[in-house]
Amino acid sequence: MDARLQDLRYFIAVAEELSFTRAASDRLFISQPALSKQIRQLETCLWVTLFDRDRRTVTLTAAGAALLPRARRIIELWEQARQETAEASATEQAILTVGFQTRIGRGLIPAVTDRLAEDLPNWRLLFRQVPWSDPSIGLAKGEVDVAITWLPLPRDTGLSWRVIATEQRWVALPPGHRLARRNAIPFADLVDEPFIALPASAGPLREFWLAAADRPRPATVAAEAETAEETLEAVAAGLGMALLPAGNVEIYQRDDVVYRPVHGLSPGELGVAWRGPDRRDAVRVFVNSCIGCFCGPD
Amino acid sequence: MDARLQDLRYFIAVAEELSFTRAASDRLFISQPALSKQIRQLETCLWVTLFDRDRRTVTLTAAGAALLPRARRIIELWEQARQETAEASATEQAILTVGFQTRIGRGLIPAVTDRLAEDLPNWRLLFRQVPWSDPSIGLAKGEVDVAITWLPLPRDTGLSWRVIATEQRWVALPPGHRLARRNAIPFADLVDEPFIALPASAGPLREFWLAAADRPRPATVAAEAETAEETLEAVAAGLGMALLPAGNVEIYQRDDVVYRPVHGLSPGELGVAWRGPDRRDAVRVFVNSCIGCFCGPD
DNA sequence: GGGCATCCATAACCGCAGGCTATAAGAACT
DNA sequence: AGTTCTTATAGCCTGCGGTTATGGATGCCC
Repeated sequence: MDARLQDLRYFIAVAEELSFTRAASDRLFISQPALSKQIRQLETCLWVTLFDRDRRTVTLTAAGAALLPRARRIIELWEQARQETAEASATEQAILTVGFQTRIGRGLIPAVTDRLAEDLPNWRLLFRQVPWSDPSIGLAKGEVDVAITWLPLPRDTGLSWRVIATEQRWVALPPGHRLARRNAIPFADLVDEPFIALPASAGPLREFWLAAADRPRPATVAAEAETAEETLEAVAAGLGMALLPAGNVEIYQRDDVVYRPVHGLSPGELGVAWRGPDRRDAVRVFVNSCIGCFCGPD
Repeated sequence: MDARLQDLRYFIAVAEELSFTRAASDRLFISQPALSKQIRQLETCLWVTLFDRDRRTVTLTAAGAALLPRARRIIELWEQARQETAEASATEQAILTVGFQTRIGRGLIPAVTDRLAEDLPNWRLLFRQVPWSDPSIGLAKGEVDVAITWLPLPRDTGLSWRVIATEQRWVALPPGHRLARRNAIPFADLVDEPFIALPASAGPLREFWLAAADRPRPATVAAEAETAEETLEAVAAGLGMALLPAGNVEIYQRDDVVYRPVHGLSPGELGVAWRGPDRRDAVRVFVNSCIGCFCGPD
């Protein structure tokens, strides 16, 4: 059972005032019993108690403290959604949703934004992060219109793609690792090391970032991670190492992980993908912009 | 008037199926008229039409396309909030909300997270970005418990702080600018250039990043920006230049902006701030962790 | 072209949720 | 002990979110 957005506002008001009476009369302009009832209902809907009421004072429980910042964020996003929806309605602006998994960087976003401002003046880009567990990067479910992703994509899913950049693969190591003293590492020296892998649900990308094709025997998978941050956290903790594209080294710079180039591996290919049957102009222009960014002026 | 979260689910279902009948019977298990009525109500609540119904087919309007990804995000956050609230309730985990304005970087987050895992095992950190327009970084309104911010803070607002790092100020320029050929630039050479400023509502930080104290006459403000990305966008577009701390150069690397050190300016101070009267252990430990990260092992 | 199927809108109806007022009950302070 | 402040409970009513039944427009098929 879902709550109403209003209930979240009620909750926030009580959490900030730490008083049902004051929140009800001063901020929400409803009666105190009504507010008590709604909060109680929110609590039963979430199966937790949000406030400790000891007859005189009200305090947040751990659950309440956990919900508060998230409730604020949801309300904030809702306000934003209302506003931008009204705006889109007024200007008839269309939205192209771009999926990505790890941070893109490489100056791609501003460059593409600029190009699209010329070619598709009333389209706006909206970026949406998709977990590795969706190998179609949200394209299959229609959550995004186009996606920036590392190849390969799963086959026979009706997805089309073009390569927009090619980069050597590097490896992420904990700073104390013996191999971290080397400037560059042949992949042969890594085949017996434990690796942090993408989840199995990530499809062919899991094999690619384990470099399964270049191994004499299956990789030792020390842990699986759902996000890039999780992966690096695991690397920093010394659980294992992980491959990543050269361009991400700069993006994910941190002082508890070091990065070294690996040779003897085929490079990684960054691509732009879309649903094959989707022949909209905006999609075509977006794809061409992505390609032009790297194959053009450089 | 607020919608219910359920209405957003209804909207998403119709937007994905592009059919009221199918969405109602196959996915939502309600009657089609009920669904039509709810969508209509959502439309009147937002003052826009979300779907074009031409008697036979249903298509998204521009407003609908704008709302769709945002509605998905809100639902996603809600699911997450439910889950993490339940989790916090089960483990009695407490939450310390950390406010920030620009990206923090510098390895601070993982380092502090590690230290807190030892000293406060059942506290978790939650990060929350706050716009420049709030000079108290959300502390005043209670939106955050502690904040990582550049100094100075506004005076007489009951905020306490400690310095955790000191960095030279650099300047961001468009790559074609005549000063971009220099390796380092005396601030005296910049006083007559147009600058991108923080909004007036940002309080004393606006003056600090304009280096108002080091100018013989008031700065020329070419534009105001609400976020770091907006600032760099304006710099890339050639509207003006902007100062930033040395450590942010790496974080905000992009190929349409170049960064150069500036000499003749006092350095910027990165601080950790909290509400003076807030004497909770967790706050004290967090503050000490931040300080220790830079003044400790390095 | 007429009949049929499909799909959305409208109408009429019903039960419960969300609001109200009035009041009870516990805690702290005088 | 009495006063005051605060939350909880009880009972009531309106309106909203659901239902079924039906109408009207469009496309398809024979």
